[in-house]
Amino acid sequence: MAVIDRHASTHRYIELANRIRSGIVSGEFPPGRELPTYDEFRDEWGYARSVAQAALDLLKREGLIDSGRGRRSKVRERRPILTHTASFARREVGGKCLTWKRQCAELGMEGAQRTGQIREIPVPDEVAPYLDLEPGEPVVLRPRVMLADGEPVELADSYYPLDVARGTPLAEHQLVRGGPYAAMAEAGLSPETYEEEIGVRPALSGERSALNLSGEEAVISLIRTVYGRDERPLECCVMVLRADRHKLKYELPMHL
Amino acid sequence: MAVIDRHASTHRYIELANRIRSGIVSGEFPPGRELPTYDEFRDEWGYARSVAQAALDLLKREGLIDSGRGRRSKVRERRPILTHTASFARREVGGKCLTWKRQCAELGMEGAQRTGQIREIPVPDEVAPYLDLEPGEPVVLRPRVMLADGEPVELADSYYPLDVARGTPLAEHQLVRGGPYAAMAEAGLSPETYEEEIGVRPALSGERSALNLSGEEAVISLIRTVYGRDERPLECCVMVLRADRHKLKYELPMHL
DNA sequence: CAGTGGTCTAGACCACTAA
DNA sequence: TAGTGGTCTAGACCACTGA
Repeated sequence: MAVIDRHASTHRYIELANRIRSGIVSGEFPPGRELPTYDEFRDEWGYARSVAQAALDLLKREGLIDSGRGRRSKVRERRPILTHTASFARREVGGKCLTWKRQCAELGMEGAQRTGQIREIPVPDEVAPYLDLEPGEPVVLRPRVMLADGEPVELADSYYPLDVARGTPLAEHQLVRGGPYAAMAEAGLSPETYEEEIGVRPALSGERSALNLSGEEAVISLIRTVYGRDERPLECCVMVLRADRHKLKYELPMHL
Repeated sequence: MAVIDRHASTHRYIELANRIRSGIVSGEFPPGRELPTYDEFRDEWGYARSVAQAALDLLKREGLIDSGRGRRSKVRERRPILTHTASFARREVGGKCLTWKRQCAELGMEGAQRTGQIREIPVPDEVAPYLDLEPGEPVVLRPRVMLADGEPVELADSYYPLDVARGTPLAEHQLVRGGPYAAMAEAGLSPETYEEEIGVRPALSGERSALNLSGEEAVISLIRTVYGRDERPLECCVMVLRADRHKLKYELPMHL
């Protein structure tokens, strides 16, 4: 019966994760490099399968490696970190499509967005309070997936009250020329302020597949509400970001 | 040899986590309630130990339960979510001590902060760029732990360039009357803008103990840099927040 | 000191990938 | 079709808590 060294300075799975991690950051395991298999971890490194699994799980949550059934685990390509920026000094927050492409281009990546089916639905319970609506009232949904170099990194579902979107390109077209905020301004509903609310939680299973997550990585939940005159909510955009691919940055004045 | 039902609609550990989670949100397992032990999960529910472990790990990362060696796992007390707010409409971001106590009080909790040893150290590598310093230049460090109802929920290390802090209460006193920004203003270095940078990652082992985390929960890394005249950096505050206890909220104007 | 969770070993089946 | 990761079972030792 194998007896474990219970006096190890730390746990074996953490020790293994540390070994692999330093191999990755030192460049010994470059991006794209295949990691040892579970059998190799056992035969050559002496780690039981569940130990190696726990180590790899941790590294997956850190965004350093990628793995899945049937294929070998690999060191993740080191992609640039996308920065979601909001600055009081910026002219506009809108033009998401342009902004997204431009931001990706600045990082040397190709930005794209896939727009899903634009449709009217009853407002989801978690969105209703942001739009000052009763549960079940109809809204226009514009679901989108943001891609960087073809990889999905962000889900963005925009909800518009009917009286905001109806009869405008928002309710009709895949692409809104000039961005959604310009469209609202043209309809006489000019956005004045907005608010972003940020939370963190493990990815839900639907998000795992939509964002190509292989484990239980954390995601950033970012809810933006845009207000017009008299604090009237014009849009609620529910975003889900891969936490390991994103940073957020806010610039504000110290005083009004 | 036990044969598993490989045709289960989902994985057993996810199924178990779902069962427990719905018990928690439905109120069947109220906060403080002890969960079954691993033996009970096996004998009465039919789940192998590693399955129960995976399920509990997931719930721990969601912040729903709490567990540790030697004691039974419990449903976490549902504590209010702390909101880190930054609004262009606020008069000041400072007065952290007051703000913290006030914010906690509004949520019906008792806010407190423990200030660690204030000292001069060489600037850490990850902080240097924010303060426009060369690696190794000396800075004044004010380490703090923010407590809500006695529980640590946030680590906050403030770094000040020597010429900002020296000779002011910042370098000397545990408590800075009126908050750090008032102290700077008195020294003729009035803060004008600030920037907050947000990232998410698994907690490091030191943070796990400092924040009473029992698993590999994610933390929010929030770095605030405060600038004075001519974009001169006056302070860099590196915060680490329990992700499950915090929300962030930013309010901004749409146009300048 | 008994009970419990954290960790580890050994061995198994399955789903999926890639050759 | 072989190989690999994902998941699961069974059983063990240890560190720690609380009675």
